[in-house]
Amino acid sequence: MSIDFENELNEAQREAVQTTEGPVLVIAGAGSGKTRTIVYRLAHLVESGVDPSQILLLTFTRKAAQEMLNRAEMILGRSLHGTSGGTFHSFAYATLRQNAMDIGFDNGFTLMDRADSENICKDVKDSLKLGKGDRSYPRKSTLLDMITKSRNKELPIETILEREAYHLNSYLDDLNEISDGYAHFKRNHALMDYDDLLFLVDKLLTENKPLRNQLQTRYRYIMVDEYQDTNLVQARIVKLLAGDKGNVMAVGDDAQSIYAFRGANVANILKFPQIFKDAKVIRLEKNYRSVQPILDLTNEILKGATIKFDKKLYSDLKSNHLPEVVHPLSDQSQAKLVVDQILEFRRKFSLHDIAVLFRAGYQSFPLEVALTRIGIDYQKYGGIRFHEAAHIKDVLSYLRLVLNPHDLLAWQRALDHIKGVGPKTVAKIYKAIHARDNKYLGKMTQKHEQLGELLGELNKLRATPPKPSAILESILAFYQPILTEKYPDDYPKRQAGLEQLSQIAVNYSDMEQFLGDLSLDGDPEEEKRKENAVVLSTVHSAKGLEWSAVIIIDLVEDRFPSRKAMQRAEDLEEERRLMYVACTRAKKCLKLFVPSSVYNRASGMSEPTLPSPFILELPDTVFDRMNESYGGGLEQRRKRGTTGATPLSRPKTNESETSTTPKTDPSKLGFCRHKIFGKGKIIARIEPNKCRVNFPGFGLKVIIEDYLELI
DNA sequence: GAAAAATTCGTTTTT
DNA sequence: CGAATTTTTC
Repeated sequence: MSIDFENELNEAQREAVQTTEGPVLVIAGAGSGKTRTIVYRLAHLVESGVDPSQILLLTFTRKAAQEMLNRAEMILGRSLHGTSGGTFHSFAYATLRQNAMDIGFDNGFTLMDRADSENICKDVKDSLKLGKGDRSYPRKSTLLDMITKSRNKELPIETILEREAYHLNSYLDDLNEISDGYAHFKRNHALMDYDDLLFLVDKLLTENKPLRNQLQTRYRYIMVDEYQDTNLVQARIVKLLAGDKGNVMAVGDDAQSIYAFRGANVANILKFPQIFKDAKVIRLEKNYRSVQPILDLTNEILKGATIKFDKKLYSDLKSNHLPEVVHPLSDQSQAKLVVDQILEFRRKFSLHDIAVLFRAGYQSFPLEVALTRIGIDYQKYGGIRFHEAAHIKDVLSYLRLVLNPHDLLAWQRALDHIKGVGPKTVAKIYKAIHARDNKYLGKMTQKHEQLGELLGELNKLRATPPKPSAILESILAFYQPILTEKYPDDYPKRQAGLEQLSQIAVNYSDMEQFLGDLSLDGDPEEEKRKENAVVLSTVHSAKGLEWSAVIIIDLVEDRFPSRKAMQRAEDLEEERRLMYVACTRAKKCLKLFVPSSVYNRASGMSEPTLPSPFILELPDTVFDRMNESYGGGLEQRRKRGTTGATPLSRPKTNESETSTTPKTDPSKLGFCRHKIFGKGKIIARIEPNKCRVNFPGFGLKVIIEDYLELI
């Protein structure tokens, strides 16, 4: 059977599929058949006689790689077994494990997750006696943020602080010290974080020429998806694997770059033709996903970008309906209206073809409650990951101790469950175990009988065959009483998670592979789309996916765009691209929800909101507007004859502030900006021309109105 | 002195 | 709702 490339692909796609020799860069607009192109190229390669094991497919998630391989197998009618597919990180993990000796990890290594890394930062900070009693000292997550940002962007911490965290400048020396301490700790305990995987593979391939040659020969064809979201070290790895004029195809869209925050560098995709000489550049511009009215709206979003994209999506798909902007009165009623909307969509689409997207994981909570109440099943992507849940980590810590008795983090976790044992005692026990100080250990096991039980269990486990499922079974029995003790309110739910974990374990025979996959890819079962469940997802996790109907919620200032992104122009631009990615996920229907008030945990009450700038700037020709009436229903708002488009206030730098002030009704409350105190909320109007304003960090102030800029 | 309990604080995005 | 800090208990 031969594949009908003529009819299945358009001209540009066909060219990308059939240019198999030499470097190729595919700039693919949203919905332009990017995945289709990769899938057909895989099929084409294998059909023309390439051994699947000579293909390397690097994608953003393992799920994406798996899906592409499956689809290629379908159209090809044969197995693609042997193809290497996955994320950069999983590829790196596998490569490093096979060559652990070479990089100085003779006894293997343990891959840490984010929480582990943060805890090390904290331990290092404490042991250096830094920040004692300083309430405003950066949180451990902030410390790690700066450290990994510096590594991923390959810039000194000082530069990172200057550019994007000016307020942390006074902690520069501390940060450098902690960063060094963190690196030492990792090396001393054979630990790696996500960044190490990439940097060590880069080092390994650079220094080990035979291995490099071997891999270059093996991977004759390399494809990299989402190239706009790769960072510098990832680009180097591609170059090392491909050689000077390898057959490498990079696919991406500069307008969809949304990972700059973790070091992704758009320059990679823009400079690809210079790095790989004579690269053929192919542009896919026709959109096959969305109806034209949706594209009209997304084109408007790109139009507002400071750095212009020469992109305008067009489609043959027609629709009589415009996207809708819905204004609920509060986030609570937003949840209710979204549920109503889902019920309405369900008459036309199946539930798994409907998605609700949001900026941050917590924003779906009210909706999750509403969905549960009405009995609609949902599947959530983003937010807390399966393997990061406390009970899963508890269980895995025992597993890790079986593998590596030097794993201090695992000891800390495991010993923490013993009553009367805290951090200090853990340190002593850890030391005693490695000094074989049986006297001290004997004393402690007398004092804490649970310690004896734990050590006995570990010995028992080391004696059982090293099959993940067998060991896990024993651990679960041991952990059971701890689970019910530690989580009296919700242990049934957590227990279900643990059972899921043992289900996953059944598929593994190798312990380290099991642990690695778990931290790198999460739960493989979870990845499958549930048949009868509506999808809830962060925009980041929605990348590369599509649904017939898409609802985006919380489109208000401080939520989308995120509050943290309002300070710097670059961040705001990334939020815009994020908005673009979110809207371009929709095939037929797009609904944008802008609640007029949201609950604020800090003040404990509902507070008025400002619509997201990305909504305000849209000309009202590209959408219909619906308001929630006080009776609870929706009513369409009449359009004005005028253009209605308010020019978006530019990134709020000092210079541009004065020029874009829309003079609002002075009797209204809202947000304002002050030269010294920054952004604040107007609590009350006092007398003729003064306001009481609450400035975060400064508290309540009374200010003469003339010194305030209304925003 | 160290661990457990109570309280206060502030919330992006991910491999 | 989870984590850091303060207070209470052992």
